Amino acid sequence: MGTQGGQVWKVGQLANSTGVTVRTLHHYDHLGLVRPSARTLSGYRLYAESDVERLYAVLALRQLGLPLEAIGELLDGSSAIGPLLERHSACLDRQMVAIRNLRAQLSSVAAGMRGGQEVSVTDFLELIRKVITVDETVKAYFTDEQLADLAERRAQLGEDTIARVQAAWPDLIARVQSAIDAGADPAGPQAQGLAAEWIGLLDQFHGGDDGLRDSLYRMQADNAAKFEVQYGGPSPAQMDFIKAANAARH
Amino acid sequence: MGTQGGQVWKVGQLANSTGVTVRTLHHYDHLGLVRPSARTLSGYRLYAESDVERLYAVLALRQLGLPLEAIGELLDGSSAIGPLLERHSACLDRQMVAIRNLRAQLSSVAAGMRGGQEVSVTDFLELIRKVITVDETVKAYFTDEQLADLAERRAQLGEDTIARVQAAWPDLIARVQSAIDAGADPAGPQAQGLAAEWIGLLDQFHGGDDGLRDSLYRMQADNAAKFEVQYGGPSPAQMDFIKAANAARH
DNA sequence: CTCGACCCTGACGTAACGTCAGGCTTTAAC
DNA sequence: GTTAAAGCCTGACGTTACGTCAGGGTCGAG
Repeated sequence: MGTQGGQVWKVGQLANSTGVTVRTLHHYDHLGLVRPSARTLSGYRLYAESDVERLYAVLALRQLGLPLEAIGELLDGSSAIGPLLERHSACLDRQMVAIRNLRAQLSSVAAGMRGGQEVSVTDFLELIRKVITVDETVKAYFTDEQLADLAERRAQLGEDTIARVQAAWPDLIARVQSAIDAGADPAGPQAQGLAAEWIGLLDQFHGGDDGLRDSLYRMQADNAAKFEVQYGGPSPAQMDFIKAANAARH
Repeated sequence: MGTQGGQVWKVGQLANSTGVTVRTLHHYDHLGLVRPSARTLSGYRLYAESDVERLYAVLALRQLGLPLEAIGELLDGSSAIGPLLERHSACLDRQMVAIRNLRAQLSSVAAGMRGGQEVSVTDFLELIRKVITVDETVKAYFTDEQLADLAERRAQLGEDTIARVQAAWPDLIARVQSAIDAGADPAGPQAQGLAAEWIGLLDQFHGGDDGLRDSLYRMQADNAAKFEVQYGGPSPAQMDFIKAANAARH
């Protein structure tokens, strides 16, 4: 013997020692990604050391989430590394944004369902439509960057905090209305307390970012009637009351 | 005439007015998700109003990223809303984590490539392996929760900041070594400045979280030799110098 | 010689459609 | 009335990275 020597592995051995399945090795062979450099007479795949190295390279690149085709191009040198990574990063970023938005919508829907555990399908659909139309309205008033900031802030605050803030609005609005009905003075302590709460809740939303705050005001101004009827948003009278309270403070 | 009245739509019309493709309607018909309640003699699909409503419901649910099968079960009442949403939320969360981790690994790899625009494939693979083994080492020392915190912090800091911090370490370590070589006094002003920088960089990592800091110390202590040789991490002598400088300050 | 472990190829399934291919129907123009 | 364009039909393949059989050879041990 001594023709060539060198250790070789059969599929099962290689699969075991690398943690992948036999099927995966078949698959990579089929794609031409990792081909055994020899076969036995009966057709068994025989992987040499160079093949194993190539397999490890493929697995490392796969770890980064690269598509197998791109991995093949990389290893064959028919594709540059830098641009590929850049494209992949951009792709991942887009996926992140998409998933985060989905997650935010889901949270909104879930927030609207607190209470009755059993919601009818009809109500549920209505709720989803509301969430979607709100989403679209919001998209029209905020830039992509602002939306990304908002999504990040939401992720940071956590679902619970957001649910609490959302639940706090109707309560606060109701109390503002009571104050108005009772003829409270915008400069008085009750109104000042309400205005402070109001600003606090708003701050949870925009986090001190003036751009966000302005966009929110524009959206609210343009859609006041719709928001009031459909989502229990503040009425113009309530907005005026808060504005007057803020003005009185300065 | 006058048999039943009621408006009906052909596929193309419905597709146009809802923004989906004809193929999608075919697909939903095939799945039994939205079936036209009538057909012409020649086989054309005729969608009645109820069908259109069902289609809108499907599209709304699809917006949430639910799989079509789940949508069908929801609309048929054979599946409850709450648990479904919860499962879907959890699924999205898992995806987020996975993508964020991928993205972090990619950033690490990209950070290791700054400079030479053209990196050889071999070097590149070596780099990826490094990143992966670091990743696995880290995973062994931090809890899942801590890892999630770290990922979030990284996302917040932004790629540039992280790259700057990573680039700052070797520089700082080199200067610490110079100070040691020069026989600097750990209590002296030069050493105090270096220690302050050191703590500042560390703080960029753990953000004041003691749990994170402790885990990091444990990892560094256990793997000091490996880190030093492979990634230019601080040597025990350098760590001691910084420790002495900190001790001198108190 | 046989049995169990291991190997082979080939093919279907996955999610949600996109994209032909080949052929019938309806509609609008001429 | 005819004809061409537009619209509709069904059926089937392709996409991603394999999982999961099915049917059938091969190899080593007893």
